[in-house]
Amino acid sequence: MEFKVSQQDGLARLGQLKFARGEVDTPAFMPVGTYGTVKAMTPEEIQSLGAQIILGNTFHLMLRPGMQIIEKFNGLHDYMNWQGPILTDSGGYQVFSLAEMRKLTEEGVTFQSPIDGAKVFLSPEIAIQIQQTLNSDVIMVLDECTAHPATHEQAKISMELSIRWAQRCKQAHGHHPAALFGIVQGGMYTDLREQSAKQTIEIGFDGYAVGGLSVGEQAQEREEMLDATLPFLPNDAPRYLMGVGKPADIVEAVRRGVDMFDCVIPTRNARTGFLYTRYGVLKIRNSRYNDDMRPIDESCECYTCKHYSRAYLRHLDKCGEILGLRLNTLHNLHYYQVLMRELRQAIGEGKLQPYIEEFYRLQSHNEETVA
RNA sequence: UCCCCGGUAGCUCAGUUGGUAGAGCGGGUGACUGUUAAUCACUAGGUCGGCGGUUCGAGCCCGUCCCGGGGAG
Repeated sequence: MEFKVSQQDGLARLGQLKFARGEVDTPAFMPVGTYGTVKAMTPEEIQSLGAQIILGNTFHLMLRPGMQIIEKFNGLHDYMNWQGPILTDSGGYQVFSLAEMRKLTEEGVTFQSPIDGAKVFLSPEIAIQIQQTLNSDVIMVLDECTAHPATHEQAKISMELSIRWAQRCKQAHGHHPAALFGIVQGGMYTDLREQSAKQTIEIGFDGYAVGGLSVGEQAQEREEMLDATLPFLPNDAPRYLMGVGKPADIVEAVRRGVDMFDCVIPTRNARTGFLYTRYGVLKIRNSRYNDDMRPIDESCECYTCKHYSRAYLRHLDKCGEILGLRLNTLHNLHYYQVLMRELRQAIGEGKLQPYIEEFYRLQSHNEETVA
């Protein structure tokens, strides 16, 4: 992997990642495909929306279908028919999200499988090996996504474990050609964030992620943590804010110099009828759209908005029809990709600040004015 | 005409020895941030078919009428 920053606007960067499988313009949003599928979308649709890289998940894919199967396909790309770059999460988020069903030790994590309850062990070495087998283009170190809230003591212990695991991941990765990203932790403590950033850089990675955010903290807290982390990260390596976020969260992080994002929000929220537009959010389940013949957003160019009314999308949602999930997901992912494209353009033109001001002005429309 | 079942929330139904009503679905609203999520949470709806009676107290017991569904003739 190569990374080049072509332009800066304040702290924000316009750049490009080059992989053997394709290029990724940054700042980039990566749709989440936990189980080797971006839910409800075909790879062709994902690509047509403008996404250049997607996510997969180590933990979930090791349980199902299991590595023997993926190995037969020489990795995830052929298996799922996505030929672009893939970034895989290590299972570190599951340490957080499946907290009730796992045990942490120095050696690794023992999960109780959410599928059949069987014990599943994940260590830094295993996480790397699995991601290599997945043939991932960007491999993430196994970390502990620190719970929120956490005391300084708890966050420190957790962060230090992540550092030791990061060293083991680096070691295990060897000279494998895939990119390996480290992950900064440290809870909501600026001193720990700084320490984690410095120690992660010392180990040395192809890119640096900020983890442990979007775990229930306030936006302001999150921004403080970014401010306490990003200045320590090298300028010539990509920075990836894991699991973020809502459109405004992304805008704020881009402003601060983040290059890569992933989040389930556009896909998951689409499936629960929560649609994003330039003019704010629209909840298609609301009865007010019962007979609304307009598209979600008149100015949106996505397939859904070009062909379907709010009334029909609400009907599909109410009936639990599969097409509703697809059309909603298509729209939300399109919105996210357009947002990223506009951010890149604004940075390229040195007009990020006015773009962001306009972004907030339009977003501040409430549901009344969207409608 | 007689006999037997039923009649409780918009729908389908629970309601213990009588102590002033619940569920699921549906409706409405809200949440979802490296996916255990086509998920979850909250909420609004009922003079318990009508009228009498017994009782301190009736959705539950008694009488009667009305409306469904079966059966007999």
